[in-house]
Amino acid sequence: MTFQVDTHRMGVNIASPAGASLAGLTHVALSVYQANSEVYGQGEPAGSLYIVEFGCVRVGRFTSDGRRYVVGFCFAGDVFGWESDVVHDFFAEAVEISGIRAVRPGRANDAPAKLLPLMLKSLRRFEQHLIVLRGTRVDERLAAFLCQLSERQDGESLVQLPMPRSDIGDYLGVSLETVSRILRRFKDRGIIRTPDTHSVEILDWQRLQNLCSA
Amino acid sequence: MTFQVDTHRMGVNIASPAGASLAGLTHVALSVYQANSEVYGQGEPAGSLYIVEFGCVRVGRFTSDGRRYVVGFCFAGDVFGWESDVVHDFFAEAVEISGIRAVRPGRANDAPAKLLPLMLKSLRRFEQHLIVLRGTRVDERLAAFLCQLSERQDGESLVQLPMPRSDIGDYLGVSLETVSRILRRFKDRGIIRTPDTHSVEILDWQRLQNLCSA
DNA sequence: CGGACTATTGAGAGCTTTCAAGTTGAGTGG
DNA sequence: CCACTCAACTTGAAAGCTCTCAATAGTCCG
Repeated sequence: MTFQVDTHRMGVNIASPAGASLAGLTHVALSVYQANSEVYGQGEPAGSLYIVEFGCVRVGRFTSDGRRYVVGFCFAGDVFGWESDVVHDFFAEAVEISGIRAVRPGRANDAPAKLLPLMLKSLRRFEQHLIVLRGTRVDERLAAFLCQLSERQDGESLVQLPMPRSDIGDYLGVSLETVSRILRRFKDRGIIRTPDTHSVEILDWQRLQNLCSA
Repeated sequence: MTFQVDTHRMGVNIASPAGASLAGLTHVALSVYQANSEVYGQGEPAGSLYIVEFGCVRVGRFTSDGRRYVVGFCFAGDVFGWESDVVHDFFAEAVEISGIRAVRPGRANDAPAKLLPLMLKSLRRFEQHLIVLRGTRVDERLAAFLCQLSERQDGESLVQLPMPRSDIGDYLGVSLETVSRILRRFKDRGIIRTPDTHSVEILDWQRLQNLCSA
């Protein structure tokens, strides 16, 4: 079986130290996940790290009352899986067809030295999420989300949104309807354009960043 | 980047107490900070870690439009100030009179190995804040905040709140007036009692945790 | 061409914010 | 010890947002 590699997206983070660092300390196995398939489930035993080769992964969690929230999206070059102890407190699912390498940290002495920068990168993602969620109004949150997404996609004005609105809502802490409404408001104000449901073109960086105010 | 490490719970695990980890890689100097004095400012050069001996520290940040947000509170045993950049993106201030040790990471080869578990702890702390902020309604956020604070204070029912309402509001992403109002609502429902402004006694754990639903 | 899923849009209800008083409490000087 | 002063906290009312529920449109498959 063969699969098509989306080299367009791989370019995004290929320059990051992720690949090089991991080479020194891992046994690697590449798997391809179909859209909406599970990488690991909430409650399953943990132990590996995962690095995204291409595609997009959502990491999230269900609350005791059944609501869902998404703590992050991972694109090519991003590492996930350390948000857990012995058991996964979170789930991870492919948003679209994605290639993911499972990584077992080796016993080598220099393993921590190689993991450290990767973890710092993950901390950065968490920090950015905090900044997004801290926005009082939803348009701030969505604006910050779009800016960060663009930043992670080489600063392109045409931002890919592979995930459904419900994922975005669960990431931003608002309802999916509100996500849709705010996007419309941005469109009406000429800040963005939506060629299709899963892409957003940023037309007015100035006003978008004014909304972020991070 | 700044984050906090919850070493409070590490005391349980004799195998890797925080003190020992830090002892291996630090030069230590104790300073006492008066209430509302600055440990470091946003924009200042970074380079040290700090461990709280006693008191309480708030770590936060100002947005470009002048609003403030608080990313965390540090109590005795917590570590903060671990900057990945050359410059502090955050500020740190003593909430009340506090004793703080400045820690310079050494050049030893095993430094990364000692820092790694601390970073993992910091990831956990970030997750907790995310969980708090993700709550849609404010009573969820405040309930989660009180539960986590109690957990960090040996599970006592009488929780100390050394920080002003404005700090809590900036941490939870709501106005200080709303913090006050929600506290009143909890009091009226018999969930908590407030012996004085800076302490809260949890009377009904069941209902408080139902509100969290994390 | 259906059928199922996702996205958009609308209307009323419920919450939170902002602005603006009051009230309490800690610290200071008489 | 008491009154004064300032800052923090509480409370109220109106305005603005977001949520929920519900209906309509759009899209991707078979």
